[in-house]
Amino acid sequence: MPNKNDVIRLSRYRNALVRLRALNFVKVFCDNLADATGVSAAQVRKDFSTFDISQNSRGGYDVKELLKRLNKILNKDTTHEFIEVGAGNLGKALLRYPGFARSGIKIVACFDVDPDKYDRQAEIPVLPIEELDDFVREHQIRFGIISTPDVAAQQVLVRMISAGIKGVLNFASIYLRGPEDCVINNINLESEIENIVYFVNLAEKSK
Amino acid sequence: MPNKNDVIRLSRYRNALVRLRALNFVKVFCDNLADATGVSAAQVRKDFSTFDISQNSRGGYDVKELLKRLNKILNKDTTHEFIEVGAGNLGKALLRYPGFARSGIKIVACFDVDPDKYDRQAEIPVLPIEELDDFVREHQIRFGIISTPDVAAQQVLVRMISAGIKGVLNFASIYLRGPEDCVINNINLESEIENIVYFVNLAEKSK
DNA sequence: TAGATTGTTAATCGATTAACAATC
DNA sequence: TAGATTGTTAATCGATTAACAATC
Repeated sequence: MPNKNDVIRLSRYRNALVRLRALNFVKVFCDNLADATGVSAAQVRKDFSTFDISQNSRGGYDVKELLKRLNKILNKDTTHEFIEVGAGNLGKALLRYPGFARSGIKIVACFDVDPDKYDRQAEIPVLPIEELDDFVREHQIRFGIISTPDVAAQQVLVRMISAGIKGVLNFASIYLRGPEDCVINNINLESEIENIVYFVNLAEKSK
Repeated sequence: MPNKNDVIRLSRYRNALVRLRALNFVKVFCDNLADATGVSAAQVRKDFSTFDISQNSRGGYDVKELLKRLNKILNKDTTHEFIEVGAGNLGKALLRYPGFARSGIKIVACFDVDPDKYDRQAEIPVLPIEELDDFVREHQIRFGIISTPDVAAQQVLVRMISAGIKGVLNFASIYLRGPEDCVINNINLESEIENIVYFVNLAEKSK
């Protein structure tokens, strides 16, 4: 029932709550969350309604309780294991990205085609792509990150899916789609840049 | 009139066309673009209509002509200069990200608070954050990338905007907003991950 | 010409907002 | 109790799709 945007907003509420908790907030109202996240108060209430989040009809929400609830819904209570394919600049940076650990995810291995990149001793080992299938099956990995060049992305996806991966975060500038039962989120940095440039230029032209 | 999603789809059509051209396609039909990008053919026609793209009412589009048109609309004909703030792992990886050059953007300088990161001799120099304002004004930079830790993001944004920057790509896990005349695109990797985990778990539960 | 595809308008669908009764 | 905020339903708004006349 909830769609991608609903869950994205839930993430944002959670994020705001973490910061509010750090400021010692005990109670929080719909209006507070709306202000903090840039959505309308009606939207906040609607979202809580669709996720069956309610407290006592008045007097706002207890910050800690609400956070617990959101953490539960967003599966933040357990750690999720990911693999990554593509140990280039971006790929290596992502291996060390602190936000992932914070998000409760752990990248357990990286794969690449380039023998120069292999490193079995590293904390997060870099292995030959041929080992992906066995590794994924053996460790029952369900999530993957694609940080390869564009040309390789499609075939990497196919490989991941056939090995049993169900959720993919794709950084290649190609819009990837998969079967029904597979979740693919595409992050296209080139598109985002083009988008910014477009609207800034538009604003300047119309002056 | 066109909104963010319209322009994002335009980017995708462009991307698909680049690949089709590489395959020596001369003509392309709405249906081809629809298949290649995962949108409906009606959507493709609607989008072309809103951007006043038309050719001859039948017989599809000339790939090269259409590409030219999209490049023009998306401002791919000129190079755009960016600055970046935050020379951590992600920041450094982005400096070397080949997709940016391909997108016609050039990061001309990076800024950080950490003196250990300064490097004036590098191809893309890393400078003290205090020099941001003068640099932006002097070089008339309009675009910026934020790749700092979350806690710094908000104040970096304020600084960028007061220096005259109009478009920002934000990688911190905080949803940033700015004034009316400023375009901010937030890329929240944590949210994306949470999103994938949510939907994969949901699918597994409902089995 | 007949057939096929476009460009655009109208119809549908879904998401956001407004409103208000229920509640503490 | 009176006042204020929630939770939910109905109204509005916008985006996507369907349909079809225009066109080559």
